[in-house]
Amino acid sequence: MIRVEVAVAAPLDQTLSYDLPDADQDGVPWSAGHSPVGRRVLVPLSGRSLTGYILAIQPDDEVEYKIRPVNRLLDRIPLFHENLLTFFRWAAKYYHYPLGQVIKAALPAGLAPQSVRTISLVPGQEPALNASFARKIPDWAVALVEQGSLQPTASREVLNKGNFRKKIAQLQSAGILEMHETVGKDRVREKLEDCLSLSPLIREICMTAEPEIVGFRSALEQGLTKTGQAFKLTEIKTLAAIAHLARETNCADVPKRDLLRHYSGAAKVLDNLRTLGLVETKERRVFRNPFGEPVTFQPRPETLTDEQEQVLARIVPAIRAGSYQTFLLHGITGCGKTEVYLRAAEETLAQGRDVLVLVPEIALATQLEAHFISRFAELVVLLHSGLTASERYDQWYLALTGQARIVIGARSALFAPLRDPGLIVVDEEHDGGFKQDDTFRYHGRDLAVLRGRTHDAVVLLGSATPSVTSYYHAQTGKYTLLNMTKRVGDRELPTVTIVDLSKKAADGAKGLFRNELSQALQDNLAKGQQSILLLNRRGFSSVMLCQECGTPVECRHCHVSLTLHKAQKRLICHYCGYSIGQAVICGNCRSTEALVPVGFGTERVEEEARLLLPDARIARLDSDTASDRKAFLQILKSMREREIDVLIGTQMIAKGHHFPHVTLVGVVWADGGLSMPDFRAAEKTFQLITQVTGRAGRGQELGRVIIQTMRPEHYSIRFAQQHQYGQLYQQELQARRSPAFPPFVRLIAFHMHGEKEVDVRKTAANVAVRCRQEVKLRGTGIEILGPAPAPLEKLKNNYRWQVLLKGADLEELHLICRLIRENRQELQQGASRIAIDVDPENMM
DNA sequence: AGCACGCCGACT
DNA sequence: GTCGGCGTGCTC
Repeated sequence: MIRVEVAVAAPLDQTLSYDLPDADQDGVPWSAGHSPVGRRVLVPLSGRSLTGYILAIQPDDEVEYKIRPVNRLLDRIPLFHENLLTFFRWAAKYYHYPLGQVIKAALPAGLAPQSVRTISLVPGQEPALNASFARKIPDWAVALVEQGSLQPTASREVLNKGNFRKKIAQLQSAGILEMHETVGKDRVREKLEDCLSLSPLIREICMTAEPEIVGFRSALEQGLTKTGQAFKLTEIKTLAAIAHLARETNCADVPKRDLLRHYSGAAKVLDNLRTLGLVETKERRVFRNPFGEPVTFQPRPETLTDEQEQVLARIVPAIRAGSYQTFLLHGITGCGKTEVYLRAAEETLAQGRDVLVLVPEIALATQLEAHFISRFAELVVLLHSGLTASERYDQWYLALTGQARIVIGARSALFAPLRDPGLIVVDEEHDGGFKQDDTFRYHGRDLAVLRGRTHDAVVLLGSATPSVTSYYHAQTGKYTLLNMTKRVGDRELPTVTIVDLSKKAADGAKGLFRNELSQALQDNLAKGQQSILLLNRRGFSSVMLCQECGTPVECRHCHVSLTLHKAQKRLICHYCGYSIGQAVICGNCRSTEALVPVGFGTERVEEEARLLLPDARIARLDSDTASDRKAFLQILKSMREREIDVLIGTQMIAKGHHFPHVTLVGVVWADGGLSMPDFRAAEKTFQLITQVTGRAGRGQELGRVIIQTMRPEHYSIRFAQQHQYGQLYQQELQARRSPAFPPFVRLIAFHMHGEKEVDVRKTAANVAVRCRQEVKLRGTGIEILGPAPAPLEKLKNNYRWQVLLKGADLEELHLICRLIRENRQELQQGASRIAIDVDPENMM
């Protein structure tokens, strides 16, 4: 037996020690070259079994507690290398999240089995069971008699919630009941598809033959006279279909699935064609975009633009040097950033190192994928949400074993088990999608930078609208700034018109569309071109707007809009708890006119669009209509295939999509986001408008953008209209100096949640008091805001409160987090919980 | 988290 | 006196 340090997949702050047999499953003893580190084990933990990860071999010292042996070794090869473990440990410490759960989140889903217990009745013991109850027989016992055993969930309920544990223990020792412990299996499945290719002879004929069936048939029959075969029409069509698909994807192997979808008649004749030697089959990995379509080939350009050359002249030496460096590549939409990524990847592979490419949302990354796969083929794996769990495992495994050298994926792909990443690309680095906001609250971009540091890799952050924080790091020397300012092919940016909603419409028009927008929509429809209408309106919050000047009421301390809480008749700041009564005077124009709550959403836009354009094909894309991924992808696909004239939606329609026939973009209410209780409101508004502006005029025709806004003078809207990132950055930096917000301070949020409001409120108060005590004691420059109720005060029956820490010194902030975490037992009131959010993005 | 253990009120 | 309902604290 050897002693090993194990992190279990449970919220424990410490790691645990277990005994492990001296050899693996096959009896091969552990040695320097054959280490158990990085493998999973099934371990006993307070009466159950769950997955743990071996972190290290420990000395066999005496300890005061009993060390138990592991139940089972789960893996035949390690799932992570030691350098990745260093990274896991760092991430756990930085985000104050248990190490075992960090590792669980970093590995593909379905690899953390744990035991479940089932209660079953010993045959023939029904009378004894019934007799054991003095009066009423409980439901579970009735079910047990009927079914013989209880499902795992039912068993657990009986044991934990129903407090029948003692009773069941008695029945068990009396031989009436049995308890079985079962452990789920990993979901592992190799995923290859049957592919078809034409024999060399047929392929040659296809090269010269006419595309029409008749010509093709005669060419085939002429070319194959030796076989003396007459062909059925189905066979000709099948061969033609394979040739067509092979040409379209620029890949000789055509997936059978795609062939059958293209021409279903092929199914009957494939076997015959194969025996004739005209078609070959083999199993092959197939790359698909999230739409389920094969990826189209993208050729490698012969020459680069001047800017691409200049940028690469900085990046390539850094890759060759093999030391850590982060570049921020600021390049406007359409400037050719992708080619820079590709050349950098080529260079990295040439150095014998691996490449990691992160995108905010893989559904939007089809172009990027297509380029990488066209150039690097089998070396690329994709980790995206369009894959099933086992497909994803399969892709991940190829990276683990070194067969794949390039990983493209969303947020969690940053944990991909590449042995030696030399380049980490984060595309659209500003995007909020990189921040995970549920249990393990990490930022994919920030962890990518960190992983780059642990591997001595080059990190390349790319964006047309960099986050203020990243740009600040580039300005202050933490990152190296690279600029690309010209579009490939000198295509012009769309013209942007601003319509002032704060003035009454000249024609007295009511409703959401002013005349400019209505007219443009009608004209565009008449021309047969597509339009996009954006309204990024999330429905939960109402804002108090001044009817005179359109200014929202803002918090005195936080530089964010106050939110109306109707029940309390007060306006409250969601950052610090500051509140004022409902009857206020506009801070901007001193108007005493009643301030009105404003609220409308995409549904109303759709309704009005249908009235305005009764003949148009209109679709809406927001979290209501895109309830699942399939629906989301379906609408995007219809849009790309021009089955929709007007697409209405929230921010999800703004990002990254390539719709070449969209020539008009209308922003229904651009300043909606400015009223959100969020210090990044202006930055996000600028990014959103810039992004959606980029949707117009991607084809031959020049695009046109109409922005309706109550605040036409606001800098985020003005600078977006003028395509002026630099100006926005300067202005935003100014705004964040006082009151201080990132990049001038770091933020850490404590989120308190629980079912009992009083408990949550008490816990929040305890946490705030404890923080203030500590800050006073240590005399540090940390500012504590709150406790305040979260903007979404009650969610899924959970009440939510928060406390926000601001400080320039990150170590001091971490110190307070550790203090709160160590003392959480006494701080937590009742069943309420404390979650820590380091570098919070979303204060909702 | 999930489980065991222990304390306290209700009912035989 | 026993049962079972719930809160507290530990898990190698």
